[in-house]
Amino acid sequence: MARGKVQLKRIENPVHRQVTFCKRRAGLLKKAKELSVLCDAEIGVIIFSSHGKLYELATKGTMQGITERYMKSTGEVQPEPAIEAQPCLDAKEEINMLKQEIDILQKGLRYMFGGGGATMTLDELDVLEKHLEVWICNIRSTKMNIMFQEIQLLRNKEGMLKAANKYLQDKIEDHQNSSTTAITDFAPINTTNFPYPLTIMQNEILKF
Amino acid sequence: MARGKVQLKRIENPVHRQVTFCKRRAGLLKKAKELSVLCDAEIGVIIFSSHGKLYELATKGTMQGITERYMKSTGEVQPEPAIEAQPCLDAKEEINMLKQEIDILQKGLRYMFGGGGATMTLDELDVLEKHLEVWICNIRSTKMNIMFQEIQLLRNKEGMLKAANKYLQDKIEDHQNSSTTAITDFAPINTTNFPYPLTIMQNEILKF
DNA sequence: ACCTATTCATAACC
DNA sequence: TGGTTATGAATAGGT
Repeated sequence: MARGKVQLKRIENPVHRQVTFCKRRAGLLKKAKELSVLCDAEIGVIIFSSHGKLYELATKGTMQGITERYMKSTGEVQPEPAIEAQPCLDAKEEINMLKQEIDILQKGLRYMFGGGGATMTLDELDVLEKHLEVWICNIRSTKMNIMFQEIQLLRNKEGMLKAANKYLQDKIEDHQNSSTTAITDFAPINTTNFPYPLTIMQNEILKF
Repeated sequence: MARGKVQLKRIENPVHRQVTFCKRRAGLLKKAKELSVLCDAEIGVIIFSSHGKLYELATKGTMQGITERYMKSTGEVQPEPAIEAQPCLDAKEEINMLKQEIDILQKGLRYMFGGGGATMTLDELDVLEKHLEVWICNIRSTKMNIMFQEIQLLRNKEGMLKAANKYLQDKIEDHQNSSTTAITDFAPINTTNFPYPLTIMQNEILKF
């Protein structure tokens, strides 16, 4: 508008943003008033600043009256069939559930790092506790998966090593048989009498 | 504004009024959009023309959401009319947003606890698990405290009630002794033989 | 908070 | 309605 064309995107500098908000808000409300007077229109404007502060304008009556009139106006054109109604209710419920979960997590964070639990009620603590228990369950499940993968990896390695071992052992035996001088200081590895078991039973994983 | 300063009063010429309404309405909505984008504000504009036709603008969500937020901000209670078809389309988006937020919260928690990224190692999971267990422990402790306070409160009440009861009982006995006609249909309350124990042992709290 | 150069909105006209 | 233009209003950046 003046001394530089404005970019139509969020002003990052907080000071600039605040100043612009003040000025443009005043301008918007003035324009709304003018339109209402000049053209005999009923206008409601609701503005929430980025910090949540409310600014409003209602011409020809109260904001309550305007919103009610709005509901009536939109309500008459909204006889949507019940096909959409059910998933809508489900969606609303899901939204509420998720909002609640966010709220509890946020409160939980404050609880944990703020040091005090004074701001949470007994019910909220109950829900948070259950959330954490589920969370721990998921963590243990993930740990199980990771460890099972490692076990599989180790089993594969074990198989390969055993095969290699067998191959080497056979080779040595062949050498012993074909050679005239016996190799006495070389003990062949006996895989079946290894002090530690090289295989793990499936149910042993449950101990983790 | 142009070619003649405007008078701030109703335009009597219906054609002029209609033209001005169209143009200024577009201007007002444009300004509102700009303010919302530039300053990260949530804005709702409702315009009823002199003939009752509705024009509206809602940034960052639905008009329903803005009016609800408005009601909350002003502390009024909304009677909640049963028009809920429009926000249905936005519901899925909102659900995704909330899910994302939960995910971020959880990642943030993971980051704060374990210092790990999105993919956590076994060790990190171990640390997280232990942190959560401590957290749950703290929660249970807080719950205990809350309940203990409630128990103390109830004990105090119990004491007062017992005292009042005793006082009333004595009064009745006095009345019985001094009166010539015995009151037979009034059974005095015996606090010592009450069917439920009026005191709770300290260790019983552990059952919570 | 005030100023001013500049851009924007729009009244009148077509 | 939709375009054009002269002109008043709004305002970004600076003080």
